[in-house]
Formats: sequence, structure tokens, C-alpha cells
Amino acid sequence: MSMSSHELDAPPWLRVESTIMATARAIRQSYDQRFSDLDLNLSEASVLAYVAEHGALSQTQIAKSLGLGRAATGALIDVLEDRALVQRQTDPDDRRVWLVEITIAGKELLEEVYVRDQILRKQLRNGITRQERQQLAAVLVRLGNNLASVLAEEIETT
Amino acid sequence: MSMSSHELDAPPWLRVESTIMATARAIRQSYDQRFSDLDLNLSEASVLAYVAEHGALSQTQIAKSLGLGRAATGALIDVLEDRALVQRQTDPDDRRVWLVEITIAGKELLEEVYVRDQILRKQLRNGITRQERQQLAAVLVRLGNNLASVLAEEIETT
DNA sequence: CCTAGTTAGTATGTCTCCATACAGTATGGC
DNA sequence: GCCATACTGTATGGAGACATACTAACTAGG
Repeated sequence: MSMSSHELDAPPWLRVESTIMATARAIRQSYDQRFSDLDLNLSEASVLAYVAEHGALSQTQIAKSLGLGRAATGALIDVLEDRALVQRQTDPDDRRVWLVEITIAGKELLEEVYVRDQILRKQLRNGITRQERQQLAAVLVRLGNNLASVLAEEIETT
Repeated sequence: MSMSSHELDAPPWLRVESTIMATARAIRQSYDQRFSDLDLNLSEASVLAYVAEHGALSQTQIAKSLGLGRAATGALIDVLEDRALVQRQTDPDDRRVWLVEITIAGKELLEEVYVRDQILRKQLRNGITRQERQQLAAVLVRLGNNLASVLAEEIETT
């Protein structure tokens, strides 16, 4: 998969967008491959890890933390619950809410996830310094803020 | 849309992936919004611009340059052709091939696209230096190469 | 109270893309 | 010339996410 073959002559705006998009897709793909025999994709593994770390959470909290919509998050949790990797409990204070918790089986599976994540991360960092990674993140965040204000502004003027 | 609210406490691998993914989505979205009254999305505009710049091209060439699959590219061209913004011509040297060219109407529409692109790019660059943008691109390319070798390796060992 | 507005989760339709499989066509070795 | 191989464009099914709309439930103002 030649990630860089199309950057040279593509029209200007596409260069940024398609590079970022292709990178994101490839990251997702590489994780999905590494997790495939665990029958997990990256999103599912992320939910699992997030719930393991933060205890009983509402689906909306999980969705926000993962940058997903509530519908998509609900579907992910459905799958994980069917496999008994997480469980839903009612919230005594709010009957609309499901509190999602990881199960023992979920924790066990997550151990394996962590191992593979460590290995993959190491491979992906190859030839990229810590400073560069931090700068990448910083620039992406600033770009994200610019995008947010562009999108917000657009709504106002409609 | 809070692009940055979820980076702080998400599990480690998700931080990179979801930030990149969300950024890519937001770029696409902002372009789509700016082009919406032209009834164009970012991909369609990109095809239009690429064809305008490089003349009569096969669909496979366009697909490769844009980092898309041939099927997706074909569908985009279908839409543009229905609106008479591009036209397909047979290739005298290869009867499998469609040569895709921009039309007068396509060129006219593209003028407007260029104007809006300029404006949007300026907004997105806000607070990000030229050097940072170049470094961002460089790191993404290196990350892309790492990803490519990870994915390739994975296939071998299967 | 009780009504209006907000929020949690779900269902549905859509969008954009990929992967696979296919038919038609080209090409290079023999 | 002939066959295996490779390539072009298309059709189809599926993944992953969003936006919208909906129901149920909470909350604040009167």
C-alpha cells in the first residue's frame, strides 16, 4: 500500500486531507489486523480499555471520550455485552442511563490487547522522535480548533 | 464539535488514531459545507480539479492520484458526468479505458471552488507556521511508511 | 403539580469508502 | 497465432460512522 504515491501531484487541499485520512485508515487497519484473532476491532478495544480504566460509565460519557456518536457507541457496547466482556447496569439515580462496566472476561482479554498494543506502537514510532510525535499532536489539535471554529461559524451564518 | 475534549483521558492508542481520524473528518466536513451550495463534496471537487489540471486521464490514474479505489472513483465520475461537469471519451489505443476530461461547465464551477478553497485554507492555517505544516506532512509520511511495512509484514506471516 | 425544555439511549436512513468478484480487453512469452 | 497473465472499469455487499428523529425520563419555572 503506497501511502505517499499520490501526494506529489494531487490538488492542494487534497494533499492534507487525503494524507491524514489515509493515515487514519491505515492505523485503524493495522490495529484491526493485530486484534483480528481476538475478534476485536480498534473501536471495541478502545471501549474496553476506557471502561476498564474509568469504571462504571454512562454510554454518553464513553461516546464523548472516544469522539464517537451515541448511536455508534451503543452498537459497540451491544457487541461487547453479547460477548460478556462488559455488562450494563441500571443507574439508581437515573433510569434513562446504563452504567457500563468491564467483566472479568473483559479484563482478561484486555491483557492481551495491551501486549499487542505495546508491540505495534513501538513499530509505528520507528524513526519518529518523541518530540516529533508531540509536535504532531500539538499541530493536529490546533488544526482541530481552527476546524471547529470554521464549522461553528458556518452554522451561525446559515 | 469539541475536537479536543476526548484526548486527555482516552486510552493511549486511541489518542493518536482518533485525533487524526477526527481531524480528517472535520476537514472533509468543512469543505463539504463550503461547497454545499455548489452541490459538490470534497472528493468530487478534487476529481474536478485534478482532471482540469492534468487533462484526459483514465479512471485508474485518477483513483491512484487521489488515493481512492477504482470503484469509488468510478462512482464519483458518474455523478460529475451526469451533471456534465466532466465527459468520458473512449481511448483509441485501449478499449477498456475511459479518458475523462473536464467540460466548459466544469471549468466554470471550478473557478468558484478555487476561490473558496483559498479562503478556507487561510482559516485553517491560522496559528500554524509553514514549517510546522511541512513537518506535519513529513511525520505523517514517515508514519505512513511504518504503517505500510506493518501491514505488509502482517500479510506475509499469514 | 405540570408543563416546557433537556438529556440518555435507540432506530433508521444515508454517506463514503473498501474488498471482492466479474467481464472485457491488452500484452508478452512461447 | 495462442495462451497465461495482468489490467480497466463495474457491480455488489459490507463496514463504520453520522444525522435525524423518536421514546422515555429527568429537571426547572411557573
